[in-house]
Amino acid sequence: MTRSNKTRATMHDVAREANVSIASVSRFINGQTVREEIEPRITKAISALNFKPNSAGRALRASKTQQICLSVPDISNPVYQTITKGVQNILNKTDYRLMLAPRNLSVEENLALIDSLDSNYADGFIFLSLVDDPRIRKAFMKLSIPAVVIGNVEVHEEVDTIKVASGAVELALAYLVNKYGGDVLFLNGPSSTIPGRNRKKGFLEAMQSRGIDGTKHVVEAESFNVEAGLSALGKVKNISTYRSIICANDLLAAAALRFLSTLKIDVPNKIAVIGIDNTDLASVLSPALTSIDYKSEFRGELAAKFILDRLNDPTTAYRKISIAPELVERESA
Amino acid sequence: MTRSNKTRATMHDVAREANVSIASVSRFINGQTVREEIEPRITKAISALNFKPNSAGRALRASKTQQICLSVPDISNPVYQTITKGVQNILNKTDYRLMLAPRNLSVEENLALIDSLDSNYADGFIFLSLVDDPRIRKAFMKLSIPAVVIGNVEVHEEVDTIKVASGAVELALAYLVNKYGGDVLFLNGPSSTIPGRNRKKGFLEAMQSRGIDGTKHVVEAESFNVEAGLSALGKVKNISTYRSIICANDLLAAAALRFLSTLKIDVPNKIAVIGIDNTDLASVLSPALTSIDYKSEFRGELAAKFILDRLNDPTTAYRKISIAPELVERESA
DNA sequence: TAACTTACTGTAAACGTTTACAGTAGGAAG
DNA sequence: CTTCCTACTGTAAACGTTTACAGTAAGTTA
Repeated sequence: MTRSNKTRATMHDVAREANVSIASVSRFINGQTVREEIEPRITKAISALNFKPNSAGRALRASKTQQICLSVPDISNPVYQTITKGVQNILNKTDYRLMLAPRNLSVEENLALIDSLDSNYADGFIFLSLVDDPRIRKAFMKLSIPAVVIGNVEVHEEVDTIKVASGAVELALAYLVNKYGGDVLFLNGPSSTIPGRNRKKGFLEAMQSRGIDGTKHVVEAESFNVEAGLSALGKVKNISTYRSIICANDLLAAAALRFLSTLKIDVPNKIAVIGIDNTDLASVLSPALTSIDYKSEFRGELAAKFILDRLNDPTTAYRKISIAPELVERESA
Repeated sequence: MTRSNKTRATMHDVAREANVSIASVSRFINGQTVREEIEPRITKAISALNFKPNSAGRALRASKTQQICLSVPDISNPVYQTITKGVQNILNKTDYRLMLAPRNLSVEENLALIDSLDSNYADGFIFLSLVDDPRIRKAFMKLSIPAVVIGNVEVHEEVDTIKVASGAVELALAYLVNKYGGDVLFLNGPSSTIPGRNRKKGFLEAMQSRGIDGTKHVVEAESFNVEAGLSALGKVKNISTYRSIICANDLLAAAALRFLSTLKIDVPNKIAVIGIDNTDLASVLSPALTSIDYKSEFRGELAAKFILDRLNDPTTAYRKISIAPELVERESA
């Protein structure tokens, strides 16, 4: 023990203790071959001094932080929790750490977040945003680290993207119309958001193709959560004229189930309910929620893999993946 | 623009551009007063060069990473999501970033996590663990950064801790016995975990004090999730002899609701159900879940505040907080 | 033997900040 | 006028790594 008591050992200390140069210690730690004779000396010194390489020194010199930043617009939403889980699944197998970015619901929050990434605290960025804006696209374009986009936010082309193929609502509608006929209500989230906009479009087109004007079949909640869903449904005039409800995410579907349950309307026999996202929530609700699977955990895993691939080899061709949504049948429809 | 194209501007560049010393730039950025005349020169240079301070350089020199590490045993559990949200609420108001540690369910994962913190990638640590072990306590004691513990994991005394006062199960039991009598089933999670152990103890004692031997009223799920809950309930011989069920967390309560719903047993009129944690899930389920509020978002906020306080002033006295659980009445009981 | 190759080693210079220290200008006090 | 103080400034030395480079010893080839 050459070290004083309370301060941590550095590579210099290890080198001195093992009687080798600091370069050899560094090389050994980074998996390069060193003379067979000195290997045990280094390992011994490391454990004797309880040496752990300092992240900051490493990051500064190598300009690699070993951190991946994940932006989560709203951590209360189970779909983002599921994506986060997927990202973790992959990162935990590597020596990359996961940074959870601050909430980025608004355009301003998004801009601040993207801006902050210039401070080099992360090597890669997994970007999720509910909102779209030319300023976001512009800021994103100037990003100094590689990024992966999950979702339909519009950005430039030099980026890996993971989308869910359109047609999720069509999938739900086809199922419901076939089973229960055309009296379908669409409970949307705010159409000012990207998913709100897209899912509404999907619904209207799907109705259109069946010769129905869907516009009167849409009710919009102020937010993608239960409270907003309940309040939106409360404003629907005669809910019992509908035979089924498509909800723009699982939380809104949970709201629908609660709403119908308080009205003693049987699900699915009087009104069927179908959600979108197929988060953990779906199998927790009763009746268990039939939902369109957006494969969120998988998307998270894929995003993490993409970013790691690119960090390993920056010349990797940019990938634009589109996941096929899938209907998962449970009890509610 | 004195900089070449693709590499980021450093403080040196700003200093040169503004014709001041690098020390002045640093001081200005860190909010110290500088000569009035040079202030605009610096701001101008910063924006002209689009300068952003480099986190690694900063971290290395100041030995402060501006990062807080939060350990989340299992991100699928809504109670941890809620705690995470609380932590974020506070950190987002500061310039600290949130690191999400890898899953730490097992003892080994906990040890690896605590060990890794010696690499100085975080200034503070918010520790949550489902499991208890002398090795964890020992490793935790040697931690080189301040920590806050949420929960009942046993560690040394020089640490802020946030617990929920015991008596949660008693609270639930008192309510149920009073309303529905003593035929209460306790659906516990694994008693090998800290909450499993404590909640079981709480239940047995609460029953004891009413002169009932509770041991036959306990069924144990293999994990704190819906699937395990369903499977555990499936093994209960004659469920309909019970008038109410206390579930050791909200996920197990969701399992109970689903289980009873498939058996067409009315909740709460035939069997009442009560959960513990009062996560977002409680108000999403139908019937809405009566649950014991563990104030998780608040605990997360408190933990973040504690750690920030200590980073500001390391001499702060260690705080041992105990939150009073509270019954939140909804529909299921 | 010399010349070349192989496989490793150590020295020292970075990376981009913060900060101790010494210095200076200007005003106040005596 | 000198002395002292205040309020700021710039120089230069860290912080703990990684890595370019030059060096060396041993083995191979001719």
